[in-house]
Amino acid sequence: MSVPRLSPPLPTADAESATEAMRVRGMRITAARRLVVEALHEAGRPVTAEELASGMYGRFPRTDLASVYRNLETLEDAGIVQHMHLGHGPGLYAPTGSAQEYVACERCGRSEPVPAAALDGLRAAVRAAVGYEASFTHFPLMGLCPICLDKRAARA
Amino acid sequence: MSVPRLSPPLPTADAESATEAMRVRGMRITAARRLVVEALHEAGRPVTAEELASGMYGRFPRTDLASVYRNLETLEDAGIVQHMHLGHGPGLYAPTGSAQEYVACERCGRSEPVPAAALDGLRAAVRAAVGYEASFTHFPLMGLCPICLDKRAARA
DNA sequence: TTCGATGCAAATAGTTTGCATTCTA
DNA sequence: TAGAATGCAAACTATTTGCATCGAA
Repeated sequence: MSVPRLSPPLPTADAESATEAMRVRGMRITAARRLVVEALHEAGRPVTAEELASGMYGRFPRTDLASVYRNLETLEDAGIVQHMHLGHGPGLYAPTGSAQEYVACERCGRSEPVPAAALDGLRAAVRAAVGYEASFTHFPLMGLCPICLDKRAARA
Repeated sequence: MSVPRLSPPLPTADAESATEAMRVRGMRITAARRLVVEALHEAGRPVTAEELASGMYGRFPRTDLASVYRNLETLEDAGIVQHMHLGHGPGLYAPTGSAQEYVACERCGRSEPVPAAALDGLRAAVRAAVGYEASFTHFPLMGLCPICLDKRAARA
């Protein structure tokens, strides 16, 4: 879970191009690494390190969780993988570029992807207000969801 | 670190009114609870459970960390205390109402308070775009700070 | 054949829980 | 004096690290 990424994001459309990207960077192609990149692409949704290690991606040998974490970090440093946090649980990993932006409700915990374009207006507002370039691919945009807002209104 | 708050936020201006709020709610006033509410008000900044327990707030007996956590949770449920996360470290606690909103840089980890009013425009944009009422008192608004933006521009 | 990657086990940080004892109301 | 809160110790979750061995290039 390295914080600063060493390489720029390197979106890979599929497991093969991710593997090719590893090769180009001189990284060794091992069973554990093939598991990580192939499973990540097959999952089609952000998954935990535990899920990757668990053997639920059948054709790969069960892999030690420590190796999965080490490879996720290496692949993230290489710009091939990205991680995010939705709520209090374990981190979630996805291939770079597949990562969406998310909003999450701080009361009920629900989270949902948002089209990036929907947030462009507010990104400009943040830029103007505090000089930051806001991004919600790593941590979600937090707030109260419409349902919890209704509940709060009903209570008032 | 209870996620849903059971009582509405109950801002308390000082340790005495926080103690009074506890009494009103039928909570027992114990040494550990006085430590938590008084130290939280005296600190004037968000502090960790560890700091509260450490005895750095001299006139209170050293208190077990588990009791501090239990009381922080109870007080948070009562709406008297609030916690937040800035970056990867331990949670930070503050009296309800003293909590500011924060922006934090996802690359360098820097974080800084922002006047709530500065974010009102973007709150409206979020409301319009996704129906959420955005809030940055629990998790900060994440993005790249101006310094890291410059670095990125220089590298390009 | 070499050095990077692996599995295993142990360590770590932050937080929570079980239980017998203490203390507030 | 009853029931809530405490201290202590142990458990827990997510993650990282040390080290001897293995395997990709």
